[in-house]
Amino acid sequence: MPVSRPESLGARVIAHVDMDCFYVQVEQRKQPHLSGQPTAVVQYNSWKGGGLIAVSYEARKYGVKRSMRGDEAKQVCPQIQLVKVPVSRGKADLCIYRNAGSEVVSILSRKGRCERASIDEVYLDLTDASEAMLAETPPESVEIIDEEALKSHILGLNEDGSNLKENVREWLRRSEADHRDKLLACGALIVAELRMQVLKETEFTCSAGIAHNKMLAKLASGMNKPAQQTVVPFVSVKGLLEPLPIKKMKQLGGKLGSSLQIDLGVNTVGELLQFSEEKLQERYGINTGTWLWNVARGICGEEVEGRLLPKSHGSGKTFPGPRALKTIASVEHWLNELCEELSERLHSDLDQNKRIARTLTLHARAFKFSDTDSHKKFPSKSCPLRYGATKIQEDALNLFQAGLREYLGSHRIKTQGSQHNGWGITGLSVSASKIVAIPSDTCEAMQSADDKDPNCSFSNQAQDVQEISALSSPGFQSTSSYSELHEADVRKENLFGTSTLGQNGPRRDTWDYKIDEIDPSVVNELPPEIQEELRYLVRPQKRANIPKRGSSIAHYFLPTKNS
DNA sequence: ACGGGTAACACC
DNA sequence: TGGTGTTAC
Repeated sequence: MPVSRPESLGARVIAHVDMDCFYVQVEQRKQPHLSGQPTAVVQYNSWKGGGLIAVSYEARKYGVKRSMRGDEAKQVCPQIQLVKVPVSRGKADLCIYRNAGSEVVSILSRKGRCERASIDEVYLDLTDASEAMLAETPPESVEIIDEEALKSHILGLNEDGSNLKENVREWLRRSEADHRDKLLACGALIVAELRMQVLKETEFTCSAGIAHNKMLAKLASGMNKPAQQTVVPFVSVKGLLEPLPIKKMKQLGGKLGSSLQIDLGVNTVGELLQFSEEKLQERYGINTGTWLWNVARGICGEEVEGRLLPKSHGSGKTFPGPRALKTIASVEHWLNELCEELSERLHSDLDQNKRIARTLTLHARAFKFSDTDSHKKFPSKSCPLRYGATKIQEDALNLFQAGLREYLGSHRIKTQGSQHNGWGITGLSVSASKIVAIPSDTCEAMQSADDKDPNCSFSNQAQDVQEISALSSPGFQSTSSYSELHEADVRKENLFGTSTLGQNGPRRDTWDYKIDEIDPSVVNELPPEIQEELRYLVRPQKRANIPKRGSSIAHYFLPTKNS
């Protein structure tokens, strides 16, 4: 049977939950006398008071900012409490924050699909829970609405009136509302409840955004902090994005955003609307171009992944300027420390989550003061990962040496008559990736295996790393501007970037097929407003090998057979 | 060349 | 692939 409008079929309810100055909260829970005080978490206290990595909201009032020095913070806020990040093996150890993050994830994952986006952020897909609530106990039928939910900010709702809570209550409960709004209202109630549970069970506060997709939810979660939540009704999207500085959008805070400003003269998301998809693709490539076109319209088909654990583990340290490592022995020492930490975390992951990592990668930053190419990057190297701290240390050192040979090229090694090598290492890190679940019955055998056990089945994954040769990779020019960097890419993509559609498609106001069967080229022919609504609302369809960003609108649909 | 230490991801 | 660059917190 034909439907006259798509209704809200396909509308999702997505939340982004963001912990407030998370590291500070973790420290305040540990030392309650710090609660309510201007506080910051700082690492490496020795030099200029260390670098701030988290700042409490009390301290922000004084103008204290992340990435200030401890000393600077003291200047603008003399009474600030500076708490040091724990140090072990001579480096910052973030494990207490990771563990605290896990506590939060385990609570936030109760009501729907949950994606750990970082140590202190998650996305939730609350569509099913919201639909269920709407069917069983819709807000309009509920007498008492959570105090927390009543404190929601509803974008587009008159926030200047005197009776804020009553307005919100009315918005949450109104029965004449658009179906999409009702879903978001349910989402807001669920998120308020979740946030209260987080507070009760962990003592941590968080902020959240509730919207129809990840992009908007993320944007909203940052709009009212700390300890508040913000809802983005469908009709408010345009008004929200139009005046929004382009740099505020996730992914546009860096070079791409600058390129939009400088090369296209676009300063707000609204100004981006003037550029056709083709034009954006021409300049930024087919994927990024389409993604930008969608960003301008608040369209984002990205799914919430359903992943509670990190995809990789890493341990690293910088050795700035004068502290650069100049001998293999010192590099070996620090690699051993880093690998020990990594190994410990891998064993915890195995223990707690029954997962193993398959790839070990070494990254380094280096300088050399010989002659020309002193800007060359130290190449990353990877190899199969063998479990056991000493094995990882051994492999990491081999990877480093392979990288160093390549970095130095077939040049001479020493500056003559000098005590140094001609090179220095300013950063080292090791990481473990390609993490996969293992069958539970193979776990126990593994857990008892250790370094010394040559028969440990997990210890022999690697081929002989000595054989890693310095084949690979063409040097890379250093980057200054975004367009420069991607010039080659863009040209190539243009060869394939033929964009869609002829002129005379069907144009109609009713459809007699289901939304997820619509052919993308048909959508392109519909009236513009309807197009946007459709694209916005339709649930993304799963397909393999699609870049996260989505290379074309077609990816949000399943193509139909005959078209 | 102190914005640290980690992460995820796009692209070749 | 593995390796490099970008972005974010």
